[in-house]
Amino acid sequence: MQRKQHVVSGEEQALRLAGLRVTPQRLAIMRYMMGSKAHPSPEMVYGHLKPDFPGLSPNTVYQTLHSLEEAGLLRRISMEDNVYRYDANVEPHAHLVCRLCGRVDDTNGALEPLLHELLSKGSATTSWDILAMDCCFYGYCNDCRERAQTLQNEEREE
Amino acid sequence: MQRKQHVVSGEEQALRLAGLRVTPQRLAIMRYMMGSKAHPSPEMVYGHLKPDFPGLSPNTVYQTLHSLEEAGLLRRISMEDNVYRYDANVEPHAHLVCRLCGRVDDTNGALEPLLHELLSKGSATTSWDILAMDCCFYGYCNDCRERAQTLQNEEREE
DNA sequence: TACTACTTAGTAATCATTACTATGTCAATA
DNA sequence: TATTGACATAGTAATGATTACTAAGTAGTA
Repeated sequence: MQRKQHVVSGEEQALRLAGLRVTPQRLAIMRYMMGSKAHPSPEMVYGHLKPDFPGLSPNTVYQTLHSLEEAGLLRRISMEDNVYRYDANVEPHAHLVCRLCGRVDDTNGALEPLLHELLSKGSATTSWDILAMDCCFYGYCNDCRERAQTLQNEEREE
Repeated sequence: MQRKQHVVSGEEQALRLAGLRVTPQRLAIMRYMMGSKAHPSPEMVYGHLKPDFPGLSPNTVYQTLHSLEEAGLLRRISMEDNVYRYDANVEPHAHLVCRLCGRVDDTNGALEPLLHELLSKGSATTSWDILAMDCCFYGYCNDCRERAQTLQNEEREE
């Protein structure tokens, strides 16, 4: 029992469900965000899409990411260097941030029970209304560990 | 057995121990930071000291906070609004951040065991070199809860 | 007391982000 | 399938926090 119908991508469906208009730019941003584990910054999104959308404006990227965040499709995270990053995984989880290259990874799932406990205990032991929790580990990723050592030694010599 | 000696404040001692020169500006910044539980931003420090130091430059505040951080006397924290805050409590602990007024409090000490566990487990379950952890709870403080409700209702009506 | 390196103040530059506005386009309706 | 009104985009300008640069000043040591 097949019926002729046009194919609706998951991204398109998600946008419509959120009450947002579907445009080529938004679809492309959604697709990139959903497919990336790099927690892209607005600049990274812009740089990635610019070749396919020569007319793309950074402004559009900022606004779109903001709309998607408001719709609950993305989560904005902030880190030590004060540049925003966006995460298509909106479930609570912690991040690993490399202080040299800026890479952002998700932490191992093994931490999740602890994070849940922390959030519930945090909410329970304060009189504030808690809406969200953010947890970041800072250090050096495997690619930067060696370079970090070298830099530290140089500093010591000065 | 009293001896004549000039009085050395704790702040002065801390600066000398860290190998930093003691200047009036630095002493004042130290004193303010050590005495505050508000996790002041550079702008707050500047605003607080400007009356006493009319010639003070924002630049000096930025540089001094940075030096004190490098010396391990302060800890720089970053939050959702991408404005730096500094904390004279360098022991690991989490923060409560109000999304309306920007107030930053320390969390209840009851969370500390969990935070330690999180840090050690986080370090153990990744191959990265972990140097630090930051944990923030976002929500509304007691003073802003009501206003937050009002704002949300207004949004819904639009 | 004199010297040297570190600090400061002041200005200019940078960077990410937001504001503003005219043009363009999606999608609901007739 | 045309029309139309609201939303989206692009482009430029503005903002705000932070950093860079430089000349003048000062702390601490010999």
